[in-house]
Amino acid sequence: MYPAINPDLIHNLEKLGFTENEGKAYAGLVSLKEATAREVHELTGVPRAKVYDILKTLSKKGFVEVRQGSPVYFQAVDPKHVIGRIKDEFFTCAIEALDQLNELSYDIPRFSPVWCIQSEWGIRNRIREIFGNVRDELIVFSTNPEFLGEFESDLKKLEKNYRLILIVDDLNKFREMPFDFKETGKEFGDFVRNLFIDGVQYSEECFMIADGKESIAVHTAGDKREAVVIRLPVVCYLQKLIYNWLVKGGIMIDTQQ
Amino acid sequence: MYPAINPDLIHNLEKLGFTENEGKAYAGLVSLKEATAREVHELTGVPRAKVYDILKTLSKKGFVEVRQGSPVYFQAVDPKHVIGRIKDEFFTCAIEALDQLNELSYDIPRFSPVWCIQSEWGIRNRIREIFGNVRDELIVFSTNPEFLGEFESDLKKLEKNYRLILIVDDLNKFREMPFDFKETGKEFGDFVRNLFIDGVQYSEECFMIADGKESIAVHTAGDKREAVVIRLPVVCYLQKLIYNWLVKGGIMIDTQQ
DNA sequence: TCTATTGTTACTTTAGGGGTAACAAATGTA
DNA sequence: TACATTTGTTACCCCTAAAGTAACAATAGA
Repeated sequence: MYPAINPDLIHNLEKLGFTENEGKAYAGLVSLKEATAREVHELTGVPRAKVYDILKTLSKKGFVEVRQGSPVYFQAVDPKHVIGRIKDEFFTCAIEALDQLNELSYDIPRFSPVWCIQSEWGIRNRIREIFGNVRDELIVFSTNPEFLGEFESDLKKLEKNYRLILIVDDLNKFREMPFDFKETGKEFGDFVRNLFIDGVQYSEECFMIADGKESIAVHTAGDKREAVVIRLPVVCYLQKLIYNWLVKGGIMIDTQQ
Repeated sequence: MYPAINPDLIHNLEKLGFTENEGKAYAGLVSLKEATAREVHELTGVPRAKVYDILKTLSKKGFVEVRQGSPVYFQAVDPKHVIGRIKDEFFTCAIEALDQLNELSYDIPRFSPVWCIQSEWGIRNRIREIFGNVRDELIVFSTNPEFLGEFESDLKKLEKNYRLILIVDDLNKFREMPFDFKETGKEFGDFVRNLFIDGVQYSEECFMIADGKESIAVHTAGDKREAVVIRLPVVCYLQKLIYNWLVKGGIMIDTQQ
């Protein structure tokens, strides 16, 4: 029926502040170059009765030009200018908001010793923040090459200036990556990738300790990924444990615990 | 009651895609550093029952971190990172939309001989477009120094490469501007600043002719500003008329028309 | 004169956001 | 232990913006 309009484009325009119909009408006008309300309606499927209002508001916003007459003709303003302006306005707004937020919080102290992060982006963000705070050494344990791979370049940079200890459950899985890995062995790997708690399977994907005081553990529970940030003495203890293991060539696991 | 939250900030956050309550909750968390749902509610005025859902969605978006426990504590992710990410996503989206729109229209031909532009931004945009198309000469008539002033730097640039003829209704009003103006005289000025059509007062603010083929006339009707773009033989005729006036030192106005 | 199109108006429906009340569970207190 | 408070959740309501529908007067064309 209405083959001409790319739904992805409409979706993008919506994110830029257009309503669905505004997006359709504007996109329709761009491809028609110059058209009546009816033509826009026929191309886009926007109800004819609505096209008039919609084009009027677009015209007030400066996205559409009007030629008076009977019938009235409409024309789209060059997308370069329209998108450019929207972008500028958004930018101004973002900068202003950031300033105002910064007035509220000069710095964000991390009071608390344990935190849970539930969004993918939040996890990555926090990991990079930890990378930025390393002053001496970073210990990384991982069972997931894809996940670790995302931080390859960050880790390469860290390696230059700090002590970087990388431990994996299975050297073979990580052979593509250009690091000097230590291995825990199969037994430990199977253990951390299948922790059942209350019938829910937890799979540890990654664990990091920075300078023996801050740690982050990333795991999947069900289909969701989650991370826990810990700043407690236990982190220091874990660090020691890892050193012992590195020296003795083995790690002790108390599966009773 | 809730003095702490700047309404401007909330407004900005809304433009960045937050809902009102999301904005309040996030801003509240930023100033509280670390807080329970109740504390956020008390600071921001967001209904307590809603705070839980709102903080949950913010957490899924990665704008807020959660410390499990009883009660649950929440913490805002650094505004720098949050706003930064929103900005990036918006940017990507804008670029994508622009590409998709450009696929629809490789160029926008200006078919039509008369166009009406109703938005402030649209008018300025079109005027600058006309400036960009000048190949030989531009004639500008203005009765409004403020409006013309907005284009001072554009005109200065044009003056270097093309013939620029500036005409005003009253030299005195424009004496601040660094151009060599011609004057029409009071009679003509009064005429164009007070055109009554069907009881509505039209006031001509600005009129431009580029290369004798394209013209734009900006006027205010009531409290709204409007522009008409014309590409008709009449434009050429007007151009001639102006030359005649420049030579003879006067202009004829047929107020009967 | 008749017909189709244009432009307008009034109405319905839907979804999302906001606000309120009420309640079970957990926690704290006399 | 009994009671009160707080926490977290659920079920509602209201309102608005946007989308869709139907009908009609004015205009233009045959």
